[in-house]
Amino acid sequence: MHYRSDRSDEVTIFDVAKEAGVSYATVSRVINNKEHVSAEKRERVLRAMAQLGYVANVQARSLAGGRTQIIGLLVHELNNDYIGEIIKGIDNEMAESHYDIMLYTTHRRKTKESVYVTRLTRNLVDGLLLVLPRNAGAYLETLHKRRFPHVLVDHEGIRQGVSVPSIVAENWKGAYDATCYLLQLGHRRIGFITGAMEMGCAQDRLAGYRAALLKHSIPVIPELIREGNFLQPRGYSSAKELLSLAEPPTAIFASNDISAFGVMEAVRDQGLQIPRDIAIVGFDDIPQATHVHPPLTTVRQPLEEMGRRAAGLLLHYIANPAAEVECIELPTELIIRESCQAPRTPLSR
Amino acid sequence: MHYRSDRSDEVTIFDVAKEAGVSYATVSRVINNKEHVSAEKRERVLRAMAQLGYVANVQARSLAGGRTQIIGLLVHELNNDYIGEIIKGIDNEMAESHYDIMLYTTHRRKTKESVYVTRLTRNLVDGLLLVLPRNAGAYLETLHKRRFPHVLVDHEGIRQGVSVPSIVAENWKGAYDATCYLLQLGHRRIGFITGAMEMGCAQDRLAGYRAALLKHSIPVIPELIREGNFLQPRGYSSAKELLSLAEPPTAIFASNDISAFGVMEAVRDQGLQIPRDIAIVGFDDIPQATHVHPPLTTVRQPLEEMGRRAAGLLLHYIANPAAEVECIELPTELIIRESCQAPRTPLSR
DNA sequence: TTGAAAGCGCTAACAC
DNA sequence: GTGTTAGCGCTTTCAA
Repeated sequence: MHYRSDRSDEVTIFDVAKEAGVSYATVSRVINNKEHVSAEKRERVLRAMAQLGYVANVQARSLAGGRTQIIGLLVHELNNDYIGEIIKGIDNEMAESHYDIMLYTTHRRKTKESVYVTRLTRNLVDGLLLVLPRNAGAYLETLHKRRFPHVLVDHEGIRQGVSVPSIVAENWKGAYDATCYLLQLGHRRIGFITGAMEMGCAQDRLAGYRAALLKHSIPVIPELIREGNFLQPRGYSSAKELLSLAEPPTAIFASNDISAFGVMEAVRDQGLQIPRDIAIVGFDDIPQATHVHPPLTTVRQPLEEMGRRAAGLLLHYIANPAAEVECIELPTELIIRESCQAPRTPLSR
Repeated sequence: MHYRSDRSDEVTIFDVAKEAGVSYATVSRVINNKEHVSAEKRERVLRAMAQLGYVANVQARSLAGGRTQIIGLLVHELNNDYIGEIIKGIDNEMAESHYDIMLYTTHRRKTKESVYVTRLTRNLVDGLLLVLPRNAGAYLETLHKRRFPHVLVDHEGIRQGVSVPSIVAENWKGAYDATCYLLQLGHRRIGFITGAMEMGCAQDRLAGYRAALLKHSIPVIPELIREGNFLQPRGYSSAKELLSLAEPPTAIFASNDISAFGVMEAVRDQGLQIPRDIAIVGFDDIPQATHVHPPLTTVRQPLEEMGRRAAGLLLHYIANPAAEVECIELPTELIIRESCQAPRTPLSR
């Protein structure tokens, strides 16, 4: 005693079953690639599906206990190349696996993060990708306990000493390398503009900068370190501050490219030339870094790959929930372009 | 084998009903803000919901004929400010109405567009927002016939002579104004780099440029017009071509800011100075336009507002499917910054 | 290998 | 004003 959808012209598995002359359970089996269907019936069902243009109803499937084939993606904002590149990677990987993406932008509001996570895990999505979460502590425990598949991107995978599935880049090493490079060029007073310090990646970059100085026995001078927030205006103002110091730095290392653009702006406003008067290094290597003038020397994070790997890992967890927690760290690489040269007046040691 | 998040602890309307001591139909009424519930019971239900931490199951609601509170959003790519600003607007509006966004990036593949549209309209989303569609003809008819709420963004709202719900900017007028501005500065040879010509907005901008020249009785010279694609490398190469002309232009008008950045790059590579040697105008006014050097004179499209209005219109259609088709055109505005000045050697007429 | 039938959580028509 | 009940389209036992 089954009823037809009076909804509209939507074709359901009933229609397919009727067309193929089988029960709708058999159709379900075929759809889900299950065993126990004779080759002949499978063939008939497939043909009927194609003929009728059957498209599965995601919510029905989900309700009945299946997968939604949707993953949730949480990000801050969308208006920059950084996030764009990561999403491109995620998107590529997901598209291949026929997964759809549900997008949530928190606009840097921490509370939104947890609200969204609650909503999403209500069987709306099969898994969760969190890019640069800022409030992860609030829900990581829950996700873990419910065995809800999730992967963090660009956030060190530690929750109270326990490791959390995550993809990061070698932030510490990248900053260390870049600082060494400036040091080797002969710079001794190197200004540093941090990222948003509540994020692990910002802390790691600062640590890398410090470590490189110490390694070369150069003192870490507090006034040369300015707290930033990864945004261009702050890069601009921080650079202005650094430049107006009694003894200004001969090089500035910004914690991301966007900030570095702000630095470049400030430097030019002062009538100084890059790299003649001051060397500048960024971090990320967003596409834009090639296009500014002069092209920016920066630390490349493999953003697209980070997205891809994160998506791949998530898919892995969805398929295999008992899989071990993995924290993958991808290598960074110093990309030397034209924004740095040796300081004009070589400083004594 | 099959993994499902543990559903046993999920609280349903049954749990709420039991807790509040009412039938679950009453709970449903409260949730959906329906009439015919006594204030007292409503209060009890609300309290129970809060206490139990009830979160609606979207798929169940959708299956039963309700709304999903999700809209589909189709875009090309995410890695640029243009789309970022539009999405910001959409996102703000949707968040206020408690709508979620399902994101689809076509990566400029036309076929993906129609595939996604089919999938989405399968009751997964309540409505569809299409940003800069390139293959709209393939499904607009269907959407219209099924009365499926949809709004196009930045795409002229015409489908075979029939108007389609849409939000656009005054592309023609913007280009016309900018060209007039260059003309008034004294420029006579104005290079033009088009956008991707299969898009209406690109055509309109070219038409605006042409109209302004004609209006001032300046001949339209084909060799000064180069076909672009809205991307930076093409802006660069087109500008190179223009600059190597026997008689190069004294100003270049690019169909979007990103292309204009490419032009700036090319100009500098030639050892020319902006605006002394050549004037440059862009289109869009993405945030980045303020930050390049010199700051770019450009035509502002109210991107964030376009997103907001599109979202608002879509919500309107969802709430009121019989509403009339609206094609909203938002004003553009010439933003004069520092990338233009009068040509150095005034040309004779 | 196949089919029948029981829900999944919810909305809405209909009864009381 | 409130409760009862029949599906929505599908996955998944459980028999046959």
